[in-house]
Amino acid sequence: MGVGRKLEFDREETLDKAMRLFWDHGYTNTSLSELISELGISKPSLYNTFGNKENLFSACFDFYLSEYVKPKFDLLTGASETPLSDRLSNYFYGLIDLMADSDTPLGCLYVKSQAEAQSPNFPAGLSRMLLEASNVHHAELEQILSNEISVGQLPAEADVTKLSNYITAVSLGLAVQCRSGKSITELRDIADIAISSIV
Amino acid sequence: MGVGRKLEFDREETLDKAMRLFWDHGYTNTSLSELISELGISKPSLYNTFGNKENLFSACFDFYLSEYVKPKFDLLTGASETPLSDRLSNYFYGLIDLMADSDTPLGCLYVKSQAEAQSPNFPAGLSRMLLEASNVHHAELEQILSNEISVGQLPAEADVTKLSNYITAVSLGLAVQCRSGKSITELRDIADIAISSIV
DNA sequence: TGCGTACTATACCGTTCGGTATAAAATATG
DNA sequence: CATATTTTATACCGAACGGTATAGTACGCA
Repeated sequence: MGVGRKLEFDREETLDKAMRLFWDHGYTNTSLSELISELGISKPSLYNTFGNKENLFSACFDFYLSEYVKPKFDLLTGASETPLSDRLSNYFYGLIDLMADSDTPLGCLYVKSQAEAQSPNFPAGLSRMLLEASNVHHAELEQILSNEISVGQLPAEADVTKLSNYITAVSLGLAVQCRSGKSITELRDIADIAISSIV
Repeated sequence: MGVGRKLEFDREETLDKAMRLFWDHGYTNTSLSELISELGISKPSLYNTFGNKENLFSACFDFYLSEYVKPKFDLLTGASETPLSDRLSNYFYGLIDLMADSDTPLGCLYVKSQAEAQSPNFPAGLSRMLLEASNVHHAELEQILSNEISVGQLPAEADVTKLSNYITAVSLGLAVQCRSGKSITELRDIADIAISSIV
């Protein structure tokens, strides 16, 4: 290693650009020619670096989760002395900011991609990856809510499975509503109602 | 009219088949060859009868709304002597049955299609149609909730705009969750929490 | 029966798709 | 500098895309 010509592009920067394309246009509707044109790299470079389109998407999705979604998720767990309702508010408002941010495409990459799953041109491996991500997210949310019970921020009889499914459903619904043109204010109003039914 | 060879297929039956394909695979990922193979008609017949792919989808979407979604929506308005919470329950449970029905594709055609909007291969005319459908739905829901206030089933200070956005968000979230593999029971539990926060 | 009409089947149009073979250009190490 | 290595750019692959032109076939009407 270290031998040979150097890459003329930054891998993470390129990954971010590709992620935005997938986020905006979806997997199948993002063509290779669009990718290489927007990323500013040649087709063989793309294949040498990321394998193929499916692998590139997989890397983009991981990047999306760790760089964009995870920070919002942390708003729910961090600062546990803060009342749960405030942290839920921070969490939902954070997601809404992300979905409606004019710097990134509208909505949520997961929702966008999940809608494409089971389509004939969508790789089965990616469908499995999405399902796995959903399950992991659910388990993490359950764990967080269980902890809230033990610290007394949620009543002992609260059903963490139902609650985490509910929270996720609202989040996903917000993403679709965002794509439907709802404003940040309207989305926050939705979140407020949801929060009031949790705590 | 009445002159010439007769159509060898039933228009509505064909429309229903096409709708299911779009519902399952989305607009761009439903190819013409798949359509003619599944519909059992030839490509020129399809174009003679429906114009082009975009017009066919538009007709399918109208068919979906009137034949599949409208009956669930009526569960919310009909039998107004029934408590609102019961009608909301009928409405959400009806939608869930539709989304999770094994006879039709999982999820919701609107969510599926809205996710595709703004993609380069998705006709702009269809994007406008989806937005319009969303606005009409919202207005109808607002009208229904306003009426609930006047008959005393909702408090006078209830914000019908926020509430209808919330109800829609939950419905859309349920559709995504359904695609993520959640069971009817889990989806109903989500709806139950949502209903409890409305009435 | 014969004619005009409307539907159907086959074959084809140019374009784009995801992916790759070939070879030239650039760089780290000897 | 020489060479091995890795990147680039160009050109190309077969397949599938949405859509259509041509021509054949079934039917209502006179």
